Amino acid sequence: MYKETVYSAFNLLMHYPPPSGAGQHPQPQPPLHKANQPPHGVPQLSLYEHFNSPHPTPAPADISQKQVHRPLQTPDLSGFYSLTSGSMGQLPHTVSWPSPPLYPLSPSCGYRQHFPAPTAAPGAPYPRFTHPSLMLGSGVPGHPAAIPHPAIVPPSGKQELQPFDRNLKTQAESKAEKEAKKPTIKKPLNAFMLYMKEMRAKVIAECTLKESAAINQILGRRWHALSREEQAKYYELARKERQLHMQLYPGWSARDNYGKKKRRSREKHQESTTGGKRNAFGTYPEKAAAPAPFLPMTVL
DNA sequence: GGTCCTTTGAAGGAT
DNA sequence: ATCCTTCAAAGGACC
Repeated sequence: MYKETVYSAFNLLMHYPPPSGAGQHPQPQPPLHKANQPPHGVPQLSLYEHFNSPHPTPAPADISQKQVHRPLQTPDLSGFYSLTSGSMGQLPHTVSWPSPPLYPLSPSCGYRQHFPAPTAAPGAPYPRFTHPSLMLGSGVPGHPAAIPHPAIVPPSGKQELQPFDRNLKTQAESKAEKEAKKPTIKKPLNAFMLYMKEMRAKVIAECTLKESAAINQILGRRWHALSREEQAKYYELARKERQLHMQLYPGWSARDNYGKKKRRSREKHQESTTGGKRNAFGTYPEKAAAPAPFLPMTVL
């Protein structure tokens, strides 16, 4: 019953036109995260500086090296790709727009009804950044709040216990244990992660969903529907997060956490994206022949 | 208890 | 320079 309901909602959604020209011929806009990465030798500009530059980054002249940036996930829809092109000496240029939903979504949570304006009670204040990681003062040594930076978590994610008898352990064991118990310094959150953190509760409330995978799909589409100015807010926050992270942990590398989270093999991942495994709704993605890739005329 | 799902972006290694 | 892989968050589902 539930499955039928959500599927009919899904079918309804699929007949909606995509948001703001997606699926037709979306205008290629340099993505903010790419636009914020100047080539080697070019002084690093903040996002705002970049926007305010009298000489904005030109669109690449050579886009012959277009490549599909992400695998097509739902084969019966076209027009939802992320294309990356680049050429020597120029900024990479990525065109991305929503990927098709894998999950059947309630119409009330579909992008058509909710984009671009979020629903809120009249007079309700715009949601504020409340996550501690967004309060850049926290975690700074000497800061009055003295709250540990959220990037630091014990390996177990729980409170650490004191060993009850140190004498029973050999030096090697102790060393290994010490290494294992070393608190993990997490990666700083990127712009989208910060956006998710802020908006997740709202989506959960609106859509009465709890499945993170489904929620993230909604958030992904809402992220694409945001204006550049709205996205810029999060890119700037993410930039400050990275800056603070670098100050707090100068020697830290993202590589430090590699292997700490066991990931599925590539083969397994491909199997899951081509219909071999259940999705978060407990259903199996439809297996179909891959459609002809959609390439927007504006970037051809 | 560990892994998967799902999203975007950042980073690092490989080519 | 470009491509590929991993990990950040989240919580239900599953083994």
